[in-house]
Amino acid sequence: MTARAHQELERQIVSGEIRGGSKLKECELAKSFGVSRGPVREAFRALDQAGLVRFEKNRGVFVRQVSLEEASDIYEVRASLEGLIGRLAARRIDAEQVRQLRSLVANMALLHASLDEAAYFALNIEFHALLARMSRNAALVATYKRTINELDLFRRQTLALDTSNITLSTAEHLAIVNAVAARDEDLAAELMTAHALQSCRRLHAAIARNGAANAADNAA
Amino acid sequence: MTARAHQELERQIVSGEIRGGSKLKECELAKSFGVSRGPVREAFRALDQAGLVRFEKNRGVFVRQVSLEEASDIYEVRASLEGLIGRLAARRIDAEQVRQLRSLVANMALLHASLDEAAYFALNIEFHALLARMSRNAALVATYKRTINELDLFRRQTLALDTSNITLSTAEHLAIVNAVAARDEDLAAELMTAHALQSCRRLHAAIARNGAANAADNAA
DNA sequence: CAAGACACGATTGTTGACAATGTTGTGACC
DNA sequence: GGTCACAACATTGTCAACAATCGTGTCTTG
Repeated sequence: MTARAHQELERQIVSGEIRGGSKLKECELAKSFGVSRGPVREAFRALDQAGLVRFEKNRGVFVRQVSLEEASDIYEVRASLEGLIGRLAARRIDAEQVRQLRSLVANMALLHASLDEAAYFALNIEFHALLARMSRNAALVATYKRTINELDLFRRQTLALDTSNITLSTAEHLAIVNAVAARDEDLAAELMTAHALQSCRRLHAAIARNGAANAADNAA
Repeated sequence: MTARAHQELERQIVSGEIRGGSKLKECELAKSFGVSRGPVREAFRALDQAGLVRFEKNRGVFVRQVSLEEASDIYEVRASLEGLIGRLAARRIDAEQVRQLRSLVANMALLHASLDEAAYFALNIEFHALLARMSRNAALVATYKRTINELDLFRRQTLALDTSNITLSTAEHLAIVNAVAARDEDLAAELMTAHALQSCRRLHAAIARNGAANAADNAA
């Protein structure tokens, strides 16, 4: 039951259904989940450790706000992890998985052509999650997931500012798949790291372009 | 109060006062901390998310056992993080911090000469923690700490198998400090990654040498 | 004598209630 | 009219008790 509350809260927070900075009231959530406050509090502790909420003593829990500076820091960690994912995936991928990746990238190209941004983003997440699993390193997958979750905290808060830059990404994705399929560990690692850093740069650029609107959005 | 229980339990687990695989009884710990079961359960959830304990439904919580394979996986993640730490430390270190590092390495050399292994290990941990802080990246420090904690779970379980190999480490530490002090990001990153992978290899070698004793130790 | 069923004890999961702390609205005073 | 103090409310932190589940020891039976 605690687990249920945990995963449902995590989903709501990462998906952005609950805005960053919101106060989470134990009573309210307990009632909404049909359980007591105990399990909710336990879920809070787990989410706190995961970096999704923060405790303030005797004041309550709030969904974490990540500043642009923090997001940049997290991106640096992500870039490093992506590099390792690329390296290990290139080392351990098999033919069937190569087909999976190519199929995924092909579908992404279609969605990109039809300008279906939401679906494209979903597949983009799936693409990276799939590569992470292909690393066949459970510790890496877990660490990566935590990092992505924290980044989503920032991304949801800035809404879909960077949707206009997906063109560059598709080319990068294709290059990554090729490197992984060719078992070129060094190249795959380098491309993955560069891809993450490029994402971070796109984010900065989008915010610089749209900073005022974003700031107003945060205040609301 | 939950926080107190959390950090005390974390200390006991990471330090090895509680053996890997041990069952943690809520009642017992609550009594020993002078609190109720609620805060203890909350601390459990946090430790579970941190990877230090695992829940088994309706059976209790156990301090996590990490196999050699899992430890190797974690070491791969650590190596990647250490690489980033080296790169960022080289980028952001100042003169005072260089002095700190050099002083630390000098003290380690002294302890190494006097064969004080326990004190040497403590400084070794401090050395890496200091470098992590010098990266000035909070997300990286947090991720690194989690990773080290999980590795300590394995290290404590195999006791001090690898104490005999510290000779090589000191040379590596010196090279790292030199690279960081010279602001050579690429070299610092490479040396840090190699240092971590080397540690992993030393661990494997020590276990291969002492496998029987270790297996017996685990059974006990 | 071995194997399975049953009941007992122990421990976890959950709940509701109590105490402590922070917040907010109101009123008095300068 | 503005500001400070106080009180009522709301929410969190903690606790002890209840229900559910699991492990264990014993007893019966083939």
